Amino acid sequence: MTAPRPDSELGTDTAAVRPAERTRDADRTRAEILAVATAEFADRGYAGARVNEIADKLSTTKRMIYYYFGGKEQLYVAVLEQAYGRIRALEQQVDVEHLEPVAALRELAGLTFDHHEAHPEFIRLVSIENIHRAEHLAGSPALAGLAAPAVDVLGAILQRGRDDGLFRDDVDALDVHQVISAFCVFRTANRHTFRAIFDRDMLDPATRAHQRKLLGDLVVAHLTTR
Amino acid sequence: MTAPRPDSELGTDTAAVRPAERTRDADRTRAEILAVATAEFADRGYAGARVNEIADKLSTTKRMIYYYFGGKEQLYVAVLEQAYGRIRALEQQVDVEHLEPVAALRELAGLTFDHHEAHPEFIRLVSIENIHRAEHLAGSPALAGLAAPAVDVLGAILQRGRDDGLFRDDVDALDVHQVISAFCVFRTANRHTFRAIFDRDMLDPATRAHQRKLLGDLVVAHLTTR
DNA sequence: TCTCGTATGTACCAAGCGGTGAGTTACCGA
DNA sequence: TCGGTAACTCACCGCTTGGTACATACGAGA
Repeated sequence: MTAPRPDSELGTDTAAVRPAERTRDADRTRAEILAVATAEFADRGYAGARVNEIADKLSTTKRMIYYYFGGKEQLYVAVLEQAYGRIRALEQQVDVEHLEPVAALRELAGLTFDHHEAHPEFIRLVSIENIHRAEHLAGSPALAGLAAPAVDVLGAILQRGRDDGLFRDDVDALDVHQVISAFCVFRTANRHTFRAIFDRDMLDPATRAHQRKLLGDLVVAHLTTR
Repeated sequence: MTAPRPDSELGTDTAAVRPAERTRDADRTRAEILAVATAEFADRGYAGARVNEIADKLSTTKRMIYYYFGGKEQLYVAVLEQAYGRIRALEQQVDVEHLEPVAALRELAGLTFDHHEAHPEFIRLVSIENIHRAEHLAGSPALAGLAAPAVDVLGAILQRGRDDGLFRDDVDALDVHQVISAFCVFRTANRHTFRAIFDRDMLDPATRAHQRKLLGDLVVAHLTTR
């Protein structure tokens, strides 16, 4: 995850008993910059993040950011691309095809729920990118039309459910995905204002099971009601 | 550009008791700064907004921003307070008590839907404030624990529905509000990334009626399913 | 009219910002 | 062994940023 090599030099930090074993490794440096930048952008937004601040948290220097990425904006795009890539890779591991339509639907919703809860940093990046009207995302050929695999899975489940006469047919897969996403994203993205106003922490572990069931009930009830 | 009408029930200090024809320039200047700052912060976020930029769009000068508000951060807090104040004032006008529980629920969801769609700027401010972990909102005594009136209305509807044996009883008002908010906020807050990835504009007027019905069906089906 | 405090405009600043010029070192293939 | 180049360091730059010192126009009450 983070840089494996703190490297002594100006030792403001602790430990680092390791002798100076500074090797040149482009991949490692690139990865370290991306990791630190991801944390920094997710934490403070694009405009709020500081290149100097990112550099200070690096074992290398600011110059390397420009050497590898060109500039702040390109670095941010690279962060976005990596984050989306990782999330999509995780989504592709979903396998609920062997379940009954209703059970599969509930399971998919639950997995999406878990998934979003496990990656708050990603949700923050998405929120930030929306503030900027997704201009960076739209400008990146790697990300523009990369739909989530989850929607295809959802489409298959819905089709089976309709074939069995269990599900209504005036709601498409993207509608359902939108509802699931909305619920899951909202919990993380709006956590702080919601808590400040309603005094409820939507991510409180104590109510997690209730919230997870709530989402499942919601989509199942909706699709099975005519 | 300049707001011709002071009309500020949200004024933090002013009496606002029918000023005689010629309002003091102070009120108008304050209001103008707030209006421009609201647009600018909503557009670019807190860190992305520039005091100089706001000043340039004013009929007065930057000096006045510091004279009336003290600094960028205090200006931002004032913007938040005004925005929340206005939204709550609108929410209090909701009246669905005369309807049957199911119809009332659907109507409230629909009104919230309309309401959020009509104030994208507010949604953006909320998103921005969440990026900053609601620290400004929590720090404002005027806003910290003031719940939306909509939740009380919802609570009354749910109670009536339960009394009539129509609604399930393991879902509370805040759960339902959370679901409704999630759906409505998501449409606006995540509009751009959702569109970039799934090629669906959730605010497309052509699908508005479908989306509105979707939300109504969702909450009604959920509450009426045992 | 003359005050005097409120409201406003002008000019300016130091710090911080993203970004770069130019030289230096470690690695690798020949 | 050795040269070429990728990887890296250091010092520096020009502009933008939020913020302010200071002068002053205005108008209501004496």
